[in-house]
Amino acid sequence: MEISEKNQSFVYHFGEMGSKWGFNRTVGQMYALLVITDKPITANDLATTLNISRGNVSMGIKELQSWKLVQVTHVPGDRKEYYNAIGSVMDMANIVFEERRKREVDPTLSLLRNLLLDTPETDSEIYAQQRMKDIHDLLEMITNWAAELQKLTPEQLNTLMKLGTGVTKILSVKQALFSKKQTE
Amino acid sequence: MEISEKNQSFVYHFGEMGSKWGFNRTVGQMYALLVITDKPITANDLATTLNISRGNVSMGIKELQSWKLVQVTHVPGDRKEYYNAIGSVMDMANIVFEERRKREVDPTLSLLRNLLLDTPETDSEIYAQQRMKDIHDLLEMITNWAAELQKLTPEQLNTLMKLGTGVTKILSVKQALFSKKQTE
DNA sequence: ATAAAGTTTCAATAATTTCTGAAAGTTTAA
DNA sequence: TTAAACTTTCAGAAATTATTGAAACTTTAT
Repeated sequence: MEISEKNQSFVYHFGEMGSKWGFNRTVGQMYALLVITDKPITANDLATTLNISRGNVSMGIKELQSWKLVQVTHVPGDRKEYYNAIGSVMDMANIVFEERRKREVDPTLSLLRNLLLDTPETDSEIYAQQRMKDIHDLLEMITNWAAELQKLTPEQLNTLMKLGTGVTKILSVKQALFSKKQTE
Repeated sequence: MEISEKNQSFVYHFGEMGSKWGFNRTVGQMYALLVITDKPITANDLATTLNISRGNVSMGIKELQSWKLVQVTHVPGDRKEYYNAIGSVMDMANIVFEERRKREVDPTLSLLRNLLLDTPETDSEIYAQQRMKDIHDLLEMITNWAAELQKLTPEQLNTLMKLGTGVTKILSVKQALFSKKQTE
């Protein structure tokens, strides 16, 4: 499978960034290639195009499937499996956020919840527990809010994002509503 | 320096998670210990408490300083350097977000901006560029929005977060206000 | 000046993660 | 059934990343 120079650099960049985003170089490259290619691609094609072993592709696909980022399709009369990236870019972002939350935040939240059950004794224990509570509360707030955002329709989300500095205005609207209710 | 069992498990957990959050195990442990400890700690104390080499501590501190997460302080009459975690948990979160944006998002945005300058020729180039544009636009939106959020005061942020699904209601109010303005 | 008390650097080593490729496994068609 | 066409697995090799510890460096006090 031929690949243009521009696509090449996109794919390689995703390979490099991939590791920062939670998967390894070749998984990043595979995903990038699947995203920018219209048609589904066979495992062999991925291997030869990216110059990686067939076994590596197999494992990478498994990983991408566990992230629910890639799908298998079949071409009638062809026994090979074809792969393609699932959904819109927004869908991808949601999946990546959620997956990373599960891997990076949830375990910490659960540990912190446990540690916070005990009553601290000494001064230093009190201090430590307070810091843990701060972290716990912040992580919980972020988690909850992310869940809220994911519930919004793309249009609502778009409106919200486009508000920009308008966020402050929303808040004042909220204030206004609130104080109106108070007085009526 | 003695460390309680609970603190121990917090510190080790941060070590494990550290790598998911962008720094290595020992840097994660060092930071965790600094966060939950009231008093500043010497490099030697970090090394012995965490059972890691003095050299490793030196490099870790350097890393944490580059993240602007720790600070050196001095104790009068003592030549050793003491280290402590900077700021509130909210400050930390802001710093980590910003630092990760710089490392994980900015390079991609800049590459995508470049790739989008060229005009695509073939059908497959058009498709590929459209996907790149989708990703670019999303990353830019997220980046801008994150910057907006960082501008809010802790109180405003808190109000916004607590709104939860209420955001949708506020949005519709905003819509109403907006169309009212349109007609008046 | 110099030595004591500290910190940093970095080459060598250890630990971890990724990748390969051959062998084992699966599915389909005849 | 059997064999062809494909996929998966996994032990070992390669690549990468983290860690040590001894030597070099810096600062301060005398």
